[in-house]
Amino acid sequence: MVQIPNTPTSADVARLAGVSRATVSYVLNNTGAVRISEPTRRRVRDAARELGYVPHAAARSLRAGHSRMVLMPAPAVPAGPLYSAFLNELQWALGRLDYTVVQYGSVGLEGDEAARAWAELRPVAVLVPGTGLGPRGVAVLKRSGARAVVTLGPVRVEGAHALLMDHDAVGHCAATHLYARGRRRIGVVVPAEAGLEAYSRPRLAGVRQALSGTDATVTELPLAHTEEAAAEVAARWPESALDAVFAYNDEYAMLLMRALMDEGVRIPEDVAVIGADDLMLGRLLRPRLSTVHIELPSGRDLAGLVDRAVRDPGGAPEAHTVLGASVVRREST
Amino acid sequence: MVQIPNTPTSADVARLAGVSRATVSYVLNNTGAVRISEPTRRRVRDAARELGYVPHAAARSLRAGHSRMVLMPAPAVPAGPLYSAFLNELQWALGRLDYTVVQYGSVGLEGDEAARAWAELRPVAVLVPGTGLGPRGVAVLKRSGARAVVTLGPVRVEGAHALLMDHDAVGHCAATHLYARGRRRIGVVVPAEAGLEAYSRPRLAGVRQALSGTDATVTELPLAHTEEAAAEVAARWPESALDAVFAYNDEYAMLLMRALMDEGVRIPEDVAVIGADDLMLGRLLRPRLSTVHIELPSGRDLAGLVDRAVRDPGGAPEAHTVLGASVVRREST
DNA sequence: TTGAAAGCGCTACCAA
DNA sequence: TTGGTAGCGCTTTCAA
Repeated sequence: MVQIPNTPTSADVARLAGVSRATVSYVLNNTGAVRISEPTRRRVRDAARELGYVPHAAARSLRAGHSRMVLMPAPAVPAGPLYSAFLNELQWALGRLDYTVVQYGSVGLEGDEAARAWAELRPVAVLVPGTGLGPRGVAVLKRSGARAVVTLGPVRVEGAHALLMDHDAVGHCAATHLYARGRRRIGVVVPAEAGLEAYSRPRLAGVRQALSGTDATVTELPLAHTEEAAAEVAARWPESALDAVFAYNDEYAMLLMRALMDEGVRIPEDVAVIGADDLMLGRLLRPRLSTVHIELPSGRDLAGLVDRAVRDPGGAPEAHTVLGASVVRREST
Repeated sequence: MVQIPNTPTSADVARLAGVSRATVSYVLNNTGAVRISEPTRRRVRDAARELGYVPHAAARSLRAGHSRMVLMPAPAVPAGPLYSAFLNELQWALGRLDYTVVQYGSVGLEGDEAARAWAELRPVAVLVPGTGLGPRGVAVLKRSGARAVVTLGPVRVEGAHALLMDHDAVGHCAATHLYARGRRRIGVVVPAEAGLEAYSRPRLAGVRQALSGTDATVTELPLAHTEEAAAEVAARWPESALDAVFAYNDEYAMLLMRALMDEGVRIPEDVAVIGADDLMLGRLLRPRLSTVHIELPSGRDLAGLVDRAVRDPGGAPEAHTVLGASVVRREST
């Protein structure tokens, strides 16, 4: 019983098995081109198990010149159930294709700085949600061997594949619905929380766009995710004289709706309220909350896109519009 | 203007700057022990920038023999806002200490298999939520150079530091409260969704424990996260003759409460309802939802524990109980 | 002040 | 069927 305090390497395995490091490598990787006798295989495997040998991924990918790591920056703001589900599906699908998905906690890193940090890991593909990545960042990543760079956001970025998730459509959808229901003085809740601008701004813009050229007005309603903030907005409601609200998402909608009802405002008679994301809670509210249902891309499709791009890095960047938005009308509008 | 199609290495930088690779390394790492002339520094830096040089993390840590990577398995089930916030704080705090946090997408990997996969990356520390890691997994990780292994779960694991998050306390807390309010026939919602057993089972156990030896009865109520399932449970309510429910968390509480109210059940007169997690939505419901407030460890504290463990790997494994549970009574109980 | 060279752990080519 | 060995990109010791 020999104690080996430091991490065992393939050389240790070789020594214990009485073979060369090459043979160890052949056996443990089941190299097809080389035939190793069964007794030798056993000796090697037993030695590896006895030592608790675990191959060193860095050394391996250094030697190979490439890895199967797909890197995603971890979202800086707590992700909602929609995005979480999408992420899980994506991880699963990429796992099936033998990629390793890694979420990189890039707190405090901005733009090209972040891209550099990601590039240091030499991932084979990088998936970037939001607008943090510019053309220079893409160039850095490609230069560092990333065979696929995919952005998930509102705009195309030079050199990268794009899954266009245009949240304008969400606002557009909601506004069109409210207008069709006869509403003209429309408020738009904009979360006061930092980190949500990436979604809230385009949603607001979509409302403005849908309503431009009509007789409707659009009023921004900054709102923090607290009861107090909602109560305050509700207290000032009469002066605003709004007859409808698009509330960024179902949670903010619920928050505001509750505050309005507590102030005696009738929904939908006095004010129509519509949220977004089609969360379960909207169906549980009374009146039931109308919402904009959002269709995210399927994780399997995205995994397919990544795999294709990795296999054919020369291919022209694809751009897909993948955000489907549709109104689910319930009782609040 | 020379085109370099493949990823530039420090050798490329050295060539372009007309110096040796050693000098490049000295300059780019600001090595204190060696003094390099200012002109040389400039030449090296310019060359690096011109080539878009990004160091190769794997090569670096291979050479160094260690990395600053803290690995966490990515949660297989969409994380709630509580856990997301905790995770963000942790990432931030570890980032401040110059660690790189990486969430590893270990879909489909179980137990020791997973530990092996993590060990291949040679992380300096591993943080594992839940119960997926056993003593053998810990051994594999330590063997592979992990200087700190921390579990976040209900039990201590041999050889690892532990942040004991005993969800029994949540159920215990809720049950004690309901009993004190005079309730005796107590239902406990158990989510039908897979992946939640890790939390739901101990919460149920806590209820049982709190009520053992009393005249109260405990009834399991399996419930899927859909309106239909909730309606079904509510329809069968009269036969059950329950006078209180602890609903796993606020979302399931809301779901069931809504269904009960739609059936004409009065809350809290006929049935007291209490949730857990103290989510915003509980305050917005009518009647306002009583809940069990859960205090997770602060990310900064955990980061501190990790850092201490990394610096002193020989130290005895610490175990801290870090889950605080307290009832927030509102109107539903 | 700078350079030459060894070596981290691994795989794959070429010989034996 | 197996072994020797070069070399992936990097840092660091030792020499110059």
